Amino acid sequence: MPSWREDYLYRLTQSAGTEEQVFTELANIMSEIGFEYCSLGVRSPVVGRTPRESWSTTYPPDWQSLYHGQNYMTIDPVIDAALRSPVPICWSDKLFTHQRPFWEEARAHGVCHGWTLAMHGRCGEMGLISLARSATSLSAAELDETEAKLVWVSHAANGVIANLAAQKNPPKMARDLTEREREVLRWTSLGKTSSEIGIILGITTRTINFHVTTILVKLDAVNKTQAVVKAVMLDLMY
Amino acid sequence: MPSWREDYLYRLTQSAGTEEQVFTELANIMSEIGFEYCSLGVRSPVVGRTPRESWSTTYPPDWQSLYHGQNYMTIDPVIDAALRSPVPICWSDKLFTHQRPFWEEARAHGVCHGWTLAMHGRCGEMGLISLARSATSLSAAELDETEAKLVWVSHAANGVIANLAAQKNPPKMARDLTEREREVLRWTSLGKTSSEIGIILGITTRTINFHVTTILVKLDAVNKTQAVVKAVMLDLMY
DNA sequence: ACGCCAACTGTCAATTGTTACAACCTGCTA
DNA sequence: TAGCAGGTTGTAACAATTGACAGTTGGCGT
Repeated sequence: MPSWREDYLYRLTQSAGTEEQVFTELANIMSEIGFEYCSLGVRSPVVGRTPRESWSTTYPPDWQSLYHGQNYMTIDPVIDAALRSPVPICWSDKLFTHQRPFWEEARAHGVCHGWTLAMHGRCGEMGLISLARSATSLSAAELDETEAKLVWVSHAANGVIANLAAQKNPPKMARDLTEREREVLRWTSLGKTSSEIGIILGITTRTINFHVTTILVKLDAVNKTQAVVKAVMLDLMY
Repeated sequence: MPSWREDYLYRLTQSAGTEEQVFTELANIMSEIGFEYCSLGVRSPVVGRTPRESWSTTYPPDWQSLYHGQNYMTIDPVIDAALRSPVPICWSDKLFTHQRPFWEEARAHGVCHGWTLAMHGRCGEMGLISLARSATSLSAAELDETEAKLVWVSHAANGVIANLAAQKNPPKMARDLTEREREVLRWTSLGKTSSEIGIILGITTRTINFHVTTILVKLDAVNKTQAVVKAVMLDLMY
């Protein structure tokens, strides 16, 4: 009998051409475990741009469009709760005490019993996976039985997707910078001026500015500020 | 019969005065599950400083001091493998093919059979949890049985510790900034000059500079560069 | 010995950033 | 209606950044 772990990982990685394909397989697995509906939202920072957000879901189309149309994301108490909780959360009445109408609407669309987990990636990605179904509610006994596996699979899928993204966005310039340049960048990120850094490192202001120039070229930045932002977001300084 | 999930979460949160206490309880739990040794390393970015690193471990003291003394962290193939893998990894001979001596030394100290998982936090924290033992090796059957639970507990502990850290480091100034200020900050982080931003937003360079000034005060930064770094690391811009 | 590369230094000119002074307009709320 | 907060604008002076020119030094590997 093959290990369920190998099986799941195989299915998630073999399908791994695109993020959508991984999600489809994830939804299949979750459906086998007993959840009709599966949704995965990912928000990943991008260096020079507003964070990229993607949503994949098998929720009922009606509910999907209502949720997006009404911008329910901003009032959905599940999101906030999941982000704060160290463990997955199981939807409960008291979670929605301040959002009754929203909750009723969800139930009316068949999204009745659910479970949500927040995940975080290496580069600041934030993933929210929600599982739901219309019929049977989630008992403590059922979660005792399956929750650990749900967590395992969720993180596995999240990891596979993160690796996909990392492949595309070339982690190229990772260590192009010399130690000296990183040193200059570190002080710069603390708000030191070139002349201050010169004093700190015991070299000329001119030399600091020289290093800054080469940093700008290497990071394809137009000025110090942008260079430092890129360095921080790509973790190039330490 | 109480749910194991409630039990574990209770133990992790009740012990949660300090990071060390949470780790101690985590190690206890892991020991009950069958691992003599437990170690947790956390690396968390700090705004104006080199990232904070902390290690908690119940590994044999001899091995601990050798590992640190020899700076084995830099050659330990487990770390790299765990960071790349979307799922936990189980230590195997072929993982250490290029680090034979290191591997032999670990085994000589009783750190023979092990398992490692990399975790990531909301604010760029990186956690590595390793479980090990001297006697029985880890079979696929055993991992099929327990790995999901190990992952659940590991992430729970990581989350509890992250929440602790978030409590201490006041997430204060989170939304001190006005929308306009965040807008200016976003363009600034893209390397735009004040006059460029003035053109983009259809207002005077002077006004941009005024906003920049108030941003500097609010973020307690000495210049734009530092302000933008702080904003990026504290996720204040979106 | 040679070439390469990181690190270092110099000057000049144009552009930007930073600070300090002072003030008007708008919408909202007590 | 008075006060407050957010957004807006002005002038002026000084500091810092950026770009383009050119060149030295020391270590490392072939």
